[in-house]
Amino acid sequence: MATLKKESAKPMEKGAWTAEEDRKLAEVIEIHGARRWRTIASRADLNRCGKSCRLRWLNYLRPNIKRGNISDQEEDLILRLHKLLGNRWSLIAGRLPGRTDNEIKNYWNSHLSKKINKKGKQIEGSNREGQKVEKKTTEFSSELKEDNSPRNGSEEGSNVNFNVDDFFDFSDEDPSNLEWMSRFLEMDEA
DNA sequence: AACAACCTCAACCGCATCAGA
DNA sequence: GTCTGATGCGGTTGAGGTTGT
Repeated sequence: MATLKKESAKPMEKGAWTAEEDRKLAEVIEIHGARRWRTIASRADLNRCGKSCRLRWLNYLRPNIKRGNISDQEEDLILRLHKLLGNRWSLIAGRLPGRTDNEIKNYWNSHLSKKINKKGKQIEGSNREGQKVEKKTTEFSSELKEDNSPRNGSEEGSNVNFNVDDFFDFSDEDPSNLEWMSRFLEMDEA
């Protein structure tokens, strides 16, 4: 369960985290905050890389994390946001308070992608009208993709000054935002 | 009961970008 | 402007659990 790190003879621990490791990590983060992950790893006396600590904290230990039981409303939101944003899991997760990008990505890969395929096959051939809606959504989506993400090179050739994070700011975690978002997305499909 | 096939999800990996020196 | 370490992201893997035969 351990592998050698290039610059060090000390093997880094890999694989599942133990309760003891979780406790140590949470303790150090409580004191020093969730940044400088390499420092956190060494301060916590964890034989883990900083990346691993960060991931563990973000996906599992962080407070206010909801686990499992994705509601119908949330599922609907994921579907709609994915339609608009594509595989931008962190962006999608940002609109679902308490959910992590990893969880949403997993949920999509194991549940929703199959659902979509199934649905797609049903619709295929019988719903030519749907293409119009799809086209419209795609156009809107491509505008959204000109957002502030550094990944898609939005700096180049974008004439759309649109920031998804600002637009969909749910940072107050108000549940009514979910309803608002659902209504908004319904407008897109209308 | 035994085994295979399938499913789920935590964790890892590689890469891009950011930020500070 | 360049370099380097830190951070963030999406894709992928694999262990463990569940279901089917």
